[in-house]
Amino acid sequence: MEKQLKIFNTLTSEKVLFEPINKNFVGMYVCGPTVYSDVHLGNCRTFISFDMIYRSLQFLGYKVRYVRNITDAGHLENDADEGEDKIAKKARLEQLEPMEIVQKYTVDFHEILKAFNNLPPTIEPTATGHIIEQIELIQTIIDNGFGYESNGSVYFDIEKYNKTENYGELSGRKIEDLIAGSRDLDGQSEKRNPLDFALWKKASPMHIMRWPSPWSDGFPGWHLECTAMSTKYLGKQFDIHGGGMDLKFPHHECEVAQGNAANGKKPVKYWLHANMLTLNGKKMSKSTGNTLLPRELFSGDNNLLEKAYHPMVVRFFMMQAHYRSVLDFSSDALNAAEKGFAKLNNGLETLGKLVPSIKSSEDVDAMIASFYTAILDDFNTPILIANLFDAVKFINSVNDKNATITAEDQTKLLAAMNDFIRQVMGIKNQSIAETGKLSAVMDVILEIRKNARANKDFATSDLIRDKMLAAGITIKDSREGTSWEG
RNA sequence: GGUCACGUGGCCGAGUGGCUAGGCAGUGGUCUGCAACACCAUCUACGGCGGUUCGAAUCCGUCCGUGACCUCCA
Repeated sequence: MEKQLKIFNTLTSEKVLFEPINKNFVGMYVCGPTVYSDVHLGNCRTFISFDMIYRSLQFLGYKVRYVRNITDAGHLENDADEGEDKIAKKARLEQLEPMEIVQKYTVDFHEILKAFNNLPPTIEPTATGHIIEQIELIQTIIDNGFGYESNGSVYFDIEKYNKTENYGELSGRKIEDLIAGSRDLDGQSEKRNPLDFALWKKASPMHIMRWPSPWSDGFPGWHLECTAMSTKYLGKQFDIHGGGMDLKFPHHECEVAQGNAANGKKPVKYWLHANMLTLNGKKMSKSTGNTLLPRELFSGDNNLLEKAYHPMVVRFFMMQAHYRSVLDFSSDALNAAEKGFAKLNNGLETLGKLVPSIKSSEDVDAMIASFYTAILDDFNTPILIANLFDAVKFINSVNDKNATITAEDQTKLLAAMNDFIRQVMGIKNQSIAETGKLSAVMDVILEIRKNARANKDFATSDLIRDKMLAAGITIKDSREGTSWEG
């Protein structure tokens, strides 16, 4: 079966056949986090979406180089001269070194994504580790006539660029509209045009993170690192560039312009944008505080939810929506996902235990083909899940003797379902010890033991305590009651 | 204000000219000591108004509503 992958290219707003630049190899760049605060669930959705895409590409036989950056150089707070480096600001507030902040939140980011069972990218470069490349890139852009130095800072000349190229092609904006809609900000005197964006910013005396450059002691502009690092590791042109929808403009638009200005060609063949996770109907956002942190979700320690959810339940919940659709987060939706997830897991378990027949009453090959069809259609995980549930229905029918399956089909289906659930969607079996379920179980056990003790049935109460201890759980009696640690 | 999306049944969420999405919840059965799981059956739908068409939830227009971007943001 020829597997033809179709993906939605946001550059052209069309679903097109995916044809990598080099056959069987895929270069993929995804904008990573700015590590100055806790990664929230909305951030995670994007990274989980692209993890699924990365996994799918690998599953379909592509060799993928997946580059995702860590933005640790800080971005400007705003476009004004007084703009303050976000990381430096936080550092001053917490009395820490900037790199301490970076380290803390980078480690946290990795831990959270690991909990969600994300695979690490093949290269995870940092902005601070590529200052030289960024300075070289700026020089190239200046040499090519698309950048100019002004008072120690360097800006990208959008008007010049737009004479021969099309600034706004990715986000569908017209430069006239942008000019009309641009605000009158103070401190823009250095720029020739309000739309011009910084490639290099001269650091103020207070600014902590700074590097020497031909223009000034300063730091790279917002959009530069991605162009520098994607070019270095994936080449002047590569297959896929991903990121959150909110980065489309201006960040990705600027990347297109920078890459084109530096290398004389459009950097990216396929742009993929993952949609937002909303909370209370609004985008999750650090700046507005409309966020939910993954750890709060895993522990149930927050004001929005009455209970904890396993990371795999959350991942399954996200997979039930298409990556290009807005997904609204709610307790009800998550509860439904949790039950559906259990049903899927039960089905998989049941499949392994079925008693085979000499004939299959359903076309298992067609079932498996439907899994492929879903993923090949722009990574349609909701359809994949629907098709998996159809398989579960069949499995349960066999289990109830209302349908039959051959041993061969049983093996094939089990392998395929495992492939698509574990490898493609990255959903692993939840471990009971990691869920709130263990505490529910312990509550029951402790109640039984309490009753036994009330009845002076110490044989039972001691049996429970000893067996629990053997399993690594310590039961502690106290005046206030009984608690456990495990 | 400009640009672009979206509006599907009680909830979440696919699909996109004719053919059951799926999950959760509900209802009636089967199973069970009682449950849970599972199975069978079943109910609730495509924002409003126009248009194109033999036929539209699906295409076009328009209105209403919501959101994203236009400032750092996944």
